[in-house]
Amino acid sequence: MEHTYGEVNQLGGVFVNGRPLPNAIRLRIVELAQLGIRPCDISRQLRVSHGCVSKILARYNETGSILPGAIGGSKPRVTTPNVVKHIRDYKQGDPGIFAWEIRDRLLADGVCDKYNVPSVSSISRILRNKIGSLSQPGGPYDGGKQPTPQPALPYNPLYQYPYPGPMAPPAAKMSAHPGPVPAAHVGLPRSWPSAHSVTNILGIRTFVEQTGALGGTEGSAYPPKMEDWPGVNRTAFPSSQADKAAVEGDIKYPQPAPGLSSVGSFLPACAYPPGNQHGVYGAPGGYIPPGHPWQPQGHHGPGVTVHGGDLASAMAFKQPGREGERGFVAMSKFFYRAVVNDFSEKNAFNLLGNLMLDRVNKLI
DNA sequence: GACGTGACGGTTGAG
DNA sequence: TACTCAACCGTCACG
Repeated sequence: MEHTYGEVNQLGGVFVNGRPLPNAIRLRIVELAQLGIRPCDISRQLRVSHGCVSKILARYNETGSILPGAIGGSKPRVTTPNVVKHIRDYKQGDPGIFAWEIRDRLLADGVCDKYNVPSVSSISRILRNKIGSLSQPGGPYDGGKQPTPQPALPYNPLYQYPYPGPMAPPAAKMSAHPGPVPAAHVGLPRSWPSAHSVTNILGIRTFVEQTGALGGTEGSAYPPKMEDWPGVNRTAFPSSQADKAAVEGDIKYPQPAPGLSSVGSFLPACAYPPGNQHGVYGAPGGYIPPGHPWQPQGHHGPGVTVHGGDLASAMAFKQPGREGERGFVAMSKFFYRAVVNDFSEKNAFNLLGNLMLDRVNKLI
């Protein structure tokens, strides 16, 4: 159901019940907190409930991510056909094997890692329901006559493990364990530190690599619209659900007025098309409904004067061979697309863009 | 007054 | 296709 409305909280701020705050607001909360502003003041300034401010800051401190967790969906299966097959093999090789021994072997053999290894009880259930039939004619698979076939589980191998996903940081891709994210807490962002964390945004590099921009060529690395990015689809790209949730949150929430926060102030004025200057969240300037504030923002066409190609060229020209140059070139292209296509993470990219410009100025 | 926390009503998406 | 379920959300009220 598409939200074209919102509710007003006690502070006069507008929110959509059940939906996350826009990334820009989340980012602003963290920014203000890092500037030493008290949560109660942040709450009043942004007109977000203090409970929400507290929650976002707590999450940020815990995970390094400003993103909301993954909304909806189910946990990915850990008892994949491959795991079941191995369990069966272990059981066949040693009928007296204990479930906990199977679990250890799954880990030792690299079939699973500590994040997706089935629990002992799950293994016991598998042994009882699926593999116990091996020695008990009449079982569900073989009917006691044939070797146990693989069940035709509706299992999508792309959804095999929640992390590391394509959006995970490079470090996470090297290791199956991206960081101090609790194994069972699938609702937390799948990557840590998050690509959308302030630290990572400030670190810049990770995000570009995650998006594949480093290896991208102009016009071919990614579709022009974020919706067309393969990673945005949960089915094909499950680890990005948190990102998708945030994306959708931003789609449904109009972006805040540029005067609202330093998020806006990071951005060159030209980067905000007038049509995008919704005012929603109350700030010192107050709440200004821009027509219908809950109308989906949609996508804006060009009209942005930032030209990523120029930026990229300048950087590539000025700093050939310098470490990080490729990242900056690719990032500038990426940023250009982000702004031109006005996708939902724009405010994060506003910050990113200004940081880039700052870096460029230093390089020049 | 500031802040942490749980209840609540809501949304979401895989199964 | 409709439904269920379990994850998440932000607000509110309480201590």
